Amino acid sequence: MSRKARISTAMVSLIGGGERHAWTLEELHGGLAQQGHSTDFSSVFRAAEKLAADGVLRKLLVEDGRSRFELATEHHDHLYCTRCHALVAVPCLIGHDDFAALERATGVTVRDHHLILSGLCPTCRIEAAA
Amino acid sequence: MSRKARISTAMVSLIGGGERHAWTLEELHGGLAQQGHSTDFSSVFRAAEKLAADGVLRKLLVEDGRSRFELATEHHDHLYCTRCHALVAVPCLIGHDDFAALERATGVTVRDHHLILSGLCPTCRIEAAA
DNA sequence: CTAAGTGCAAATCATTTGCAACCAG
DNA sequence: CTGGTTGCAAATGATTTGCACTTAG
Repeated sequence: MSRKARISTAMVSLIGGGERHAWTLEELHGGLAQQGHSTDFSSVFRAAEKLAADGVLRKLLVEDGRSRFELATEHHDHLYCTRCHALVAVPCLIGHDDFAALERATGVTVRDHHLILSGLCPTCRIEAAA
Repeated sequence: MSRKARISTAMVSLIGGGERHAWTLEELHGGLAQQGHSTDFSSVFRAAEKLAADGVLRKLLVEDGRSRFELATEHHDHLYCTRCHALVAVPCLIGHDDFAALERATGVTVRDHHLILSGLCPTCRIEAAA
């Protein structure tokens, strides 16, 4: 493809690597550096935004103020662990039926939804109990 | 109470006035100014944060990056109108049963949730159809 | 060549904090 | 007096943008 791998490519494989579910720009920047792709923060930012615009990644806003990027696979929701600050994927709890009912009841039109639960991830739940 | 009404007081009545459901700091700052309470932005910020900490207001994070404050009444969820950027209240779609099932299925502990739908508010839905 | 991708530096945006003055109790 | 509020200015933190330089196609 290219002598110098494009950031986007390395980024997608990094995110898809499974080490983490959703990445902040800072984590992506650091992760790429560890793989030898030393890059500028703004390049990481632009690549991530572009991938999100192209539908490859999905950008998530979390309560700690940092956006995170995940692969745009099938829809699922997230749980923000207030103990380790990880964002873990959880199956979606609401569906079209719920939205349809809501639309009829309120007059709004629902296009999308972002549900973020907060609590403890499985690991922290166990550690917190100890 | 006081010769010079405290910002907090004016702020709560402004938010409770119903002109808008959830207010950004900027909107609060402007709204207070229109009511004759010309104040500094940082004072608005501090008053809102304190009210939120005291449980009078609830702070919401929205996808446009600005936090909003609403009265901390019974729980409900929100719809962010992508056309007029208002945040409107909608009844909550998920309950304890859903969380309990999720906890059993995934091992997480759910403490809270933030659901933000995006789409069109009733007004924009009608205007967009025209 | 031409558009897309990069690096570096500087600008934005929305808060957030430090500090001295002020006000109610 | 004493602690909570306020105004003003300056600091943050995360993201965004301008611009010149490369590189892929």
